[in-house]
Amino acid sequence: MANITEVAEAAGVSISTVSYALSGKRPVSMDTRLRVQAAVRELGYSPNAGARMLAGRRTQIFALTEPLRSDSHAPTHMSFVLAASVAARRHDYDILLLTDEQASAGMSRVAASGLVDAILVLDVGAHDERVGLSRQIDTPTIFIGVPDDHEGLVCVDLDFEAAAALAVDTLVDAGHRSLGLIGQPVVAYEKSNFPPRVRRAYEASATRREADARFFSSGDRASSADAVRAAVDDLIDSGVTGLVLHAADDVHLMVLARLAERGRRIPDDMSVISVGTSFDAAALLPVGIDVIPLIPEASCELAVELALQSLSPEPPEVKLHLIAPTYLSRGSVAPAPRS
Amino acid sequence: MANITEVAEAAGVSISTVSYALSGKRPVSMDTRLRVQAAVRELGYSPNAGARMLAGRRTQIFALTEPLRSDSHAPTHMSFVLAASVAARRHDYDILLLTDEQASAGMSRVAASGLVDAILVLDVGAHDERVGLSRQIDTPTIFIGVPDDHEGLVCVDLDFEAAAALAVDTLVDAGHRSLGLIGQPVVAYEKSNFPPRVRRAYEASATRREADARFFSSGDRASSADAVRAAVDDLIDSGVTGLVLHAADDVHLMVLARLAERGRRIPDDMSVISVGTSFDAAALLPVGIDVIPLIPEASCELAVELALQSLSPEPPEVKLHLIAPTYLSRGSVAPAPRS
DNA sequence: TTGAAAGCGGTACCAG
DNA sequence: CTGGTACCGCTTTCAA
Repeated sequence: MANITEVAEAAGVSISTVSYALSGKRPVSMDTRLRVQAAVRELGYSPNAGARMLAGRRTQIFALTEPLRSDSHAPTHMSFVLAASVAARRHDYDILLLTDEQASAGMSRVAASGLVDAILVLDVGAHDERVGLSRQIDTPTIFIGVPDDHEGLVCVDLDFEAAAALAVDTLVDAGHRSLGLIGQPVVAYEKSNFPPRVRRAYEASATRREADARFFSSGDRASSADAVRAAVDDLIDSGVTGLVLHAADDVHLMVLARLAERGRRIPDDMSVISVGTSFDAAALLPVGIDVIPLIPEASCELAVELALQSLSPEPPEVKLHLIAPTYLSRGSVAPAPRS
Repeated sequence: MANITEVAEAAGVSISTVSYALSGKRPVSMDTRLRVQAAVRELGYSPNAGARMLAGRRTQIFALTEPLRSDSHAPTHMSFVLAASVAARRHDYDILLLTDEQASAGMSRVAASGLVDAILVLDVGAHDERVGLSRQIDTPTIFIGVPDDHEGLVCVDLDFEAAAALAVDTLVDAGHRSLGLIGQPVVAYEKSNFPPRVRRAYEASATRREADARFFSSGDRASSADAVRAAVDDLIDSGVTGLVLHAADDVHLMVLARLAERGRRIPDDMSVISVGTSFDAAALLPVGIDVIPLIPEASCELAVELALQSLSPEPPEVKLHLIAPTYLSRGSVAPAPRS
């Protein structure tokens, strides 16, 4: 808890020299630099955060707003929080958490008090009250997810539309004419932003490729096992041979289990692609499934960089940053069986 | 982004009066108080966070360290983060997140820079490196969980030992002489602090009551379904009639499913008590199960209060705060069948 | 290459 | 009940 004055005395220099020696914003002779560094080490000096915030222009803190809705998938959510935290630290920033009611009220609060330099928005809803708020405050705000009304907002996300299209194209190219999508729980299509984006793009792509496209949600929470089983049965019985999954890890397992029970092999009888997969599919799934992953690290790193840019004299020009999908092949897609 | 000087001018008073009118630390006449409040509203004034940290003695920020180990149960973890955040806000505090490597390095950092007033420790391991760290820094630290070596530390947690004992006593009192415990995944017993506390207390209580006690983990992650099924079969075949569960929600469902498959009814053939349950069992489970819940809100609220006390002139004297278990009866315990 | 000093925006003490 | 003002610890401009 030593302060800059004590360091200056110990090093036999003025406090401004200490400041410059540490920040490097002004040339300092090698000799004094070393003396300062020694004093810093000896006293265990660390600049006072409050004083820095006040005197400097930066707080070195980002707010992270996340409603923590009970319907959001906890493990995925945690990956994003972790990724945001790691990305922020890499740029010497800390993360201040705004959950629940605070997700909106807290945004105004931290913006008004100048507690944070920028705000990262997680768990973005299709219609999100934080959209309106972000337009009122002058603290730069980055959305990780794309709300319906994103006019003028800075948004980062996986290009879910392109991902869905890539999955459909891959299956149709392999000769599959009858496709199925097993997606998120019902509520996710009402509250979140990306499930409908995947579904719409899936259906549009199928239409474009003149393929038959069915859709099933993965049920509400309690009955998901039954819903998934019924969906798989329906798909099998209606002759679907190309299956797209956009769902949680346990739903993947249920689908695989049911396919096995019904004697369907992957990829011989059914080609499968998992889209927007946020878990380590390779580690979790007993069978190799082609994956178009959702990579939290990529979104969050980009979001942090955009936040930093927003602080600079020239803010980012591009508002919508969609990350191109990548395709990991694991042998779960085969040519369609002759019919 | 107005500052206190502008508010003072608008209200026609001095800045100190503004400060006191807002903090209430000095009597202010009703008249000027109202004028100040009006000016505050009009200008959208909110005290600058950095200035407050510097001038006042408080930062109004708690750090929350959580390694976010992949083996910790994500939904439970999120409940604790949310509960901590809500409890902190109730006392006008924000939460700064320290994850991963930062969980330890970050602790020193925020302590040294005076960024936070206190540190809350989550996801406590039996042997946790943050224990040693907390003894070196002078920022008050509250552990939510009890590490093996907790000499001199302030810890808050559910009294897991008492909870396990309560479960055993309840079953033995009902006449059950042969008990089983299906617990956490294997790794949890090596890394976390509370699973072994439950297990030890379970076994000690059974010994004390002269009952037979078996134990099963809920497997490692991949094979948990098989492990749980095998455990239930084993318990049934060895004549266990009193079952204690200390596991995640999905394990509960698996256990119930297997009991049903084996034609065992609750409570007629098997009495069941869930210990340290961190989810809403009533909502999730299809059958009513007696529960001794783990209530994140309780632990976190207490932790926040202790943090605040640590800041006051008289720090808390009691170091170990174990929250007494509560028993929610839902009819899953019945007298043991005559043998 | 270095030092002195003016803020940054509050808090809280000292006067009145 | 209210005003003036000395800090809090650092950054940065101005001078040397």
